[in-house]
Amino acid sequence: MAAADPLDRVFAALADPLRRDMVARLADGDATVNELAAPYDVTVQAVSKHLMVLEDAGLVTKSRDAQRRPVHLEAEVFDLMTKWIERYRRQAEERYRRLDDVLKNMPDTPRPKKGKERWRP
Amino acid sequence: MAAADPLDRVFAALADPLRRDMVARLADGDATVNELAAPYDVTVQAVSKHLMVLEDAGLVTKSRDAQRRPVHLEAEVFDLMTKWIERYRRQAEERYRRLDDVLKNMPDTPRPKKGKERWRP
DNA sequence: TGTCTAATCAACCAGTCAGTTGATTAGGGC
DNA sequence: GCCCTAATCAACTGACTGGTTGATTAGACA
Repeated sequence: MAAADPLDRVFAALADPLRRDMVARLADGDATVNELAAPYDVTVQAVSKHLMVLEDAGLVTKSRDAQRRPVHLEAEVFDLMTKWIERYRRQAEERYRRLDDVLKNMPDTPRPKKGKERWRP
Repeated sequence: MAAADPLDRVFAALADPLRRDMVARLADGDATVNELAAPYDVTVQAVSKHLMVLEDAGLVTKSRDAQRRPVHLEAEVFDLMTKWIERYRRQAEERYRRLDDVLKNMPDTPRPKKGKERWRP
């Protein structure tokens, strides 16, 4: 699997409702894998897999306490997302504001330029 | 197909780097499907599919201009995400702050230990 | 009328993902 | 030593996803 952008992993991790629910519960405090799995109608192995996804995204970390592996929420990674989101939201809003100004003063609007350089995913 | 939580769709839509790039470009201004597809090394059909994902998530809308279908970024949906994120981040930080206070007032208590990073290559 | 362009629809393929069952590692408690 | 619990590893399955090619719809224009 190609080394994905950290943003890929964070967004993908939170695209699953069960994983979002786990994050929501972990915001209340650390929990073990079995504790996390208890409310759900899936096996503990499935929950363990979900936790790995969250861990790879940097959203949680696991420590060690004997056989238990308490899971801890790492809230800082949220900043990655909010920064990305806020950037483009602000940019879009700024553009609307300017567009409004232009429309207020001119009957004719110029076309936005289009991108030209190639881009590989 | 079951109607997924709007948050499912928004997070999933932004988990793809090509779709994020399209959103970034649309923040600069509306564009047609062909304009959006131009820089990428995929067919226009593939880009059309990506746009459907963004549309289902409520991130973009399409209007009509003859055969062209200009795509427009709908920035409001971002609020859904930021609200969710901010809620749990603040909750986690609040909990951390209280834990710090407790630990500060207890004599001879060890600092909370951090788990080891587990970034898979 | 044709013809060209923009975009979507349809069918298909390979890879990934969420879930399962079963086996295995690792650490108490006795 | 033995047993129990916590968690992961391994292999498999069905469903979804991102991509392709080819056909089709819809509008502009000579």
